[in-house]
Amino acid sequence: MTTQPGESPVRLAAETWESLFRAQVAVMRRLQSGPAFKALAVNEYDVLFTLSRCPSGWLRLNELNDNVLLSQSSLSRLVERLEKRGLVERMPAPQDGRGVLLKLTDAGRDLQKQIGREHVRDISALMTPALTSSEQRELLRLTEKLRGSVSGR
Amino acid sequence: MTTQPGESPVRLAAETWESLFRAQVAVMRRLQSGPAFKALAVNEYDVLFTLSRCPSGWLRLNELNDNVLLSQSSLSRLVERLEKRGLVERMPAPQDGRGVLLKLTDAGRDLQKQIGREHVRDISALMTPALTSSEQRELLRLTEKLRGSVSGR
DNA sequence: CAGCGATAGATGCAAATGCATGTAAATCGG
DNA sequence: CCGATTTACATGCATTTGCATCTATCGCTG
Repeated sequence: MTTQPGESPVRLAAETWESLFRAQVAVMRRLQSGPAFKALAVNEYDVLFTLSRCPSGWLRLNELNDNVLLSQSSLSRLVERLEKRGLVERMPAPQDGRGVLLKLTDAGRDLQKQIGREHVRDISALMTPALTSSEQRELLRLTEKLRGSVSGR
Repeated sequence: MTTQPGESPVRLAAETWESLFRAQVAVMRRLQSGPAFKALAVNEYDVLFTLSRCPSGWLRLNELNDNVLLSQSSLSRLVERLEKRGLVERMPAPQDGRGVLLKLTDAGRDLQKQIGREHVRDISALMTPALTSSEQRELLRLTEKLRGSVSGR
């Protein structure tokens, strides 16, 4: 690196983003190579996970799409695959004839929990030796703030 | 959310990772929808970028693969496409008959610079309103530390 | 230095992805 | 309330991706 971080605001922003991105790549690479994702791709698990966190149990397809880094059409087909495997259930949205609601089936919930347990252990095994608790809390705070600012337009 | 962050080390780690991941998704979604990536996919740009940062100019394919979230075979074909477009050049590695060295062509360097300028502006436009300079520096520090710990085995 | 496992990269092939577009329903403007 | 625009999701199709496997070379061990 021929420059010092913080030299200019623009450069600092770029370096911060690159570092965040590379860290995500490094962690994700480890996670997805683990045995937890033999049964299900990461994106597929992510959909099950998001559904499992949904208070009402039902979630609109377009809301799901905000969470996942996939095009609308890819998500549509991913959900189609999950449905074929009996992991999620579709239902036309009651208030909006265009929309589709999704929820986990019992099998979907079971599989999410099973993978989730292993996944959380893997995450912990990577994060705990890397950062102290207070560093993790700070990282959590900063990434939440970033996400809020970016996706909240 | 039915739980408080920091309740347990394992949960804190999981929430921190999820927040980091979602922030990355949110930022990436914005970046890749910008006009900077009409000519080139993000992963393709990333390869050009990494090559542009390489001191010697030449980089081994397997070293490149550590930076990018792609399988070895996908990277192999991605590079093949870049070569066909005249953006990178291949050369057999001198010390290792199995290896391949890569470098940017002039056209590749020009395209990287052009996209890079726009890309950096986009990043700055997202990061600057989201986090103060010192927050960005802290985020940079934490993600570097995380990456170092995770990829350094 | 002969044999053997490990590593770097390429390739066949099936699956996943994105773009463009299609269909249908909602919303808006007059 | 009607036509035009927008939004939600699905689908055809070409491209990209990953898994398994193949080839070639490297490094090690006897």
